[in-house]
Amino acid sequence: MPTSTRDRILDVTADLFRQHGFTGTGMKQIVTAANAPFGSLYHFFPGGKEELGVEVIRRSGEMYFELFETIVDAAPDLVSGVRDFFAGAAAVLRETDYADACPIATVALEVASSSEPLRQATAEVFESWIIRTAGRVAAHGVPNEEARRLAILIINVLEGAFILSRASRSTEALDVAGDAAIAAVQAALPASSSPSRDGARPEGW
Amino acid sequence: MPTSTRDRILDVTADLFRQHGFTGTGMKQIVTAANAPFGSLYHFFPGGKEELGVEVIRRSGEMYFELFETIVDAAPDLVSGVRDFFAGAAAVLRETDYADACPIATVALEVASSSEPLRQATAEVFESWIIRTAGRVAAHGVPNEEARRLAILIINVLEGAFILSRASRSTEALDVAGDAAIAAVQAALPASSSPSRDGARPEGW
DNA sequence: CTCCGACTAGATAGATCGCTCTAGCGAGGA
DNA sequence: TCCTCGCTAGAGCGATCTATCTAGTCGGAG
Repeated sequence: MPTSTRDRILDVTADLFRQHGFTGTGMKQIVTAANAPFGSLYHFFPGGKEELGVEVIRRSGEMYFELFETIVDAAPDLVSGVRDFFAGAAAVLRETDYADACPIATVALEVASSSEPLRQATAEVFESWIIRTAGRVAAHGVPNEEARRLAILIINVLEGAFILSRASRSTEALDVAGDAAIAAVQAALPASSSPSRDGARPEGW
Repeated sequence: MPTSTRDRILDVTADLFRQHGFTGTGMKQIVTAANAPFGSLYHFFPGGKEELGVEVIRRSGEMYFELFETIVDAAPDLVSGVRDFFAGAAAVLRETDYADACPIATVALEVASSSEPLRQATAEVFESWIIRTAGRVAAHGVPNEEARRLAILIINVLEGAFILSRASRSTEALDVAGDAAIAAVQAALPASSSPSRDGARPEGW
């Protein structure tokens, strides 16, 4: 009993959604990959595919932000943390043959115009990422409004780079995004808070 | 006979792909929306859904870049052009109930790990956007390598903002992306080339 | 005129879709 | 012991999926 059937279903569904999206993932495919009986799926998620989707989105969103926090907290300062996070995302992308990028982006685009419950779940995840990231930035002395805009910008470049990188099977876009995110954070922080290793552009993007 | 059956099929498929993605769009749905007979679909695209997809991706990518060029060329300078483009994208998003964003992003994420021909088509469109945008930037005196990185950054923030904006049904992320793109272009341009209206941050992001 | 190829038209095959249903297993409580 | 109930197990339903197939329409070339 390493993991419960329910958790196994959620885990493999998250994987499948990330790579093939919501409509591209079948219920049969899920139970097969999770080694779970079909009946269990509808026992745990009586609302069907939509309920399962909402749960997976919330869970994946939470886990991904915790990964971000872990990496940032392990770094000596915020700028280094952001750098490490983008570098890690690029490494994962290469190691997984450009399959594992954002856990919810594919689903978010697919369902934005076709399922309100799913759309709302993705919106809540993004908003939570924004608020929590902005909070961390603000804790370094950046005014709230600017902190929020900075958080949005970081997520913007990350998500956009994931699209380009997966399509081109190259991390070039992610590298550019990382540099831009680092520069933006550096520029926003009060001078004292940023030890500023060399390498990143000090001004401009 | 305003448009040929083939063009009508391509047009409505582009619309459907943009909103519901590749797997989320059915062949029946396409012929119904295009008011075309089913047989015509396989007459014009014997390779089936995949061939149709490749054609739609190329065509949509080309048309979208032409839109970008039209807007930029109509503006007095590059910075204004970029500003107008992001503002236009935000307006379209609001007017279409957050349905019409990037014509290929949804498909790009869906097919990246499941169809090589489709993945390649999206990669070629993105690369063409990068090269042509970089060319325009370089024409203003920016070194080639920096111009390419700037082009990638602009596409990064645009695509990322489209995800967030469609999910949250708000253009906040797109506004942030626009400001960042403007600031990046302004910072990269030699001082002479940018008339620099006020409003955008002069340095930092 | 005839003939031919481009295109229209839609029925239908075969697989897969999400989902429902009934049956049974097996551990814990009465 | 027996019953209950959370969960397993998978057959199967109707709908829908992509794709194929045959038949028919229509305009232009010879």
